Amino acid sequence: MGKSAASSPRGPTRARIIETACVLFNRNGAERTTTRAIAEAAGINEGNLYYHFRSKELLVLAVFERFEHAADALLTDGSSSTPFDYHLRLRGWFELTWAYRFLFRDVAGLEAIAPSLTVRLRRLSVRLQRRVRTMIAGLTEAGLLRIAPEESDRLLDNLWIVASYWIAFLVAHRGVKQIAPRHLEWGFAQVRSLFAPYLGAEMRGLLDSVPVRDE
Amino acid sequence: MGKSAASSPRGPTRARIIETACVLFNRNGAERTTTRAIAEAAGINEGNLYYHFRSKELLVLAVFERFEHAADALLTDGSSSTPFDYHLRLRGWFELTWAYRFLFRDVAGLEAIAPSLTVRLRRLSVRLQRRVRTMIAGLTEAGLLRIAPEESDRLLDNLWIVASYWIAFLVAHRGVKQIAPRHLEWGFAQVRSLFAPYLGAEMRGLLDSVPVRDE
DNA sequence: GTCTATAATCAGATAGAC
DNA sequence: GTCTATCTGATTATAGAC
Repeated sequence: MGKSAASSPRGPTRARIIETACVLFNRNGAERTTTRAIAEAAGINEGNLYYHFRSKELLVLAVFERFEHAADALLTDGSSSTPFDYHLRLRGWFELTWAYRFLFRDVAGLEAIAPSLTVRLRRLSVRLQRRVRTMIAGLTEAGLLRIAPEESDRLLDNLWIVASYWIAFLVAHRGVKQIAPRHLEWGFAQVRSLFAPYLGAEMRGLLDSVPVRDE
Repeated sequence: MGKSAASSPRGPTRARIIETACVLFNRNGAERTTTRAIAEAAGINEGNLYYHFRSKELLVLAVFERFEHAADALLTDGSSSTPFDYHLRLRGWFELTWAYRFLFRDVAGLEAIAPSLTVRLRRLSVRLQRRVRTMIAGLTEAGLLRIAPEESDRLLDNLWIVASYWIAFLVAHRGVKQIAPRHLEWGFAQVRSLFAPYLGAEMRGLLDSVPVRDE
């Protein structure tokens, strides 16, 4: 009795379809990716694809579930809360939003082809945001972050917006076609600059000491 | 010898098509809005629509041009630069992004159905961002804004991201279906909170004194 | 300018042989 | 599990009468 959306068959083909779909969704958007293209890229026939996923919606949902698990794991896994942990989690989030960037392109459009996504997306969003709120509260209590409670919610939302739509911004306004590691660094720095004005000296020092990874 | 993308016919029908298209684009996204739906909503036949716009791309471009003119007018018109003017212009921008919110849903997807939009969108983006940069520099010189030069660019980009994707955020994460004036206020407050840490006392007082409009 | 066809294409999805 | 063949419906766009 698994928790997955797509019910029946397992095996390597199914996994390959999901992986291929994710790649193509990211490249062209889920709406402009046809089942035909996915099947072809996965090296199977279209009819076969429909054996594994009885509709495109179920396939989209299966891809989403991978993101969901990764996101949950990232933000609940290890409740340790040193500044370094926050740093790593933020980086993990950036890599995740990049790996599943099609989810951040046009949610309304995505929900149009996969209506069952609406509820699950909202639930995930609430879960994650609650967790981040706790993290911010923890930082504040520890005296690492100095921010008024009413400003805290604004910061949280701005944080969320920047951390979610940095890719869309780079694509639309900077003409970036392929995101490279340096773009990840860029988005990362943007989010850090949101925090910067509220950071205590201690926290600032800790963050600056974290080395930039070279991938 | 007009500057518009769509060349030939003028008149009320053409204008009505553009207006109708904009409304439907905003409602369902430009990609999921069919020429049939536009024609029907405009009360004309589909063949007639294709008389006025020889392709869907030209229609998209015509709608974009209205946005472009409004945006240019908003950010170049009246180079006066009192804090109050900045305030009004920011509000104007929020109303504009709302009135043409389909442009901020999925730029890559939009460019897929209207490739000629790519260049014009990027050019507009550069123009606007340059203007905002000047505004920030002006505020800094006037001593109203206190921010280090290297932080200034980060602020500018975050500003741009929040001011562009606040709608997408509300739709995706708050489940907002119809944007009301209070949502405009919300987005407005989000952007102001980006500035807040860098505001001098004088500027802060001026902004707070600007009344909230009740539409 | 506006309409009535209708073409051309392509999407998601199904039936049934292997 | 995988393939071939096919259906159905929708979408952009055109030709030509009024």
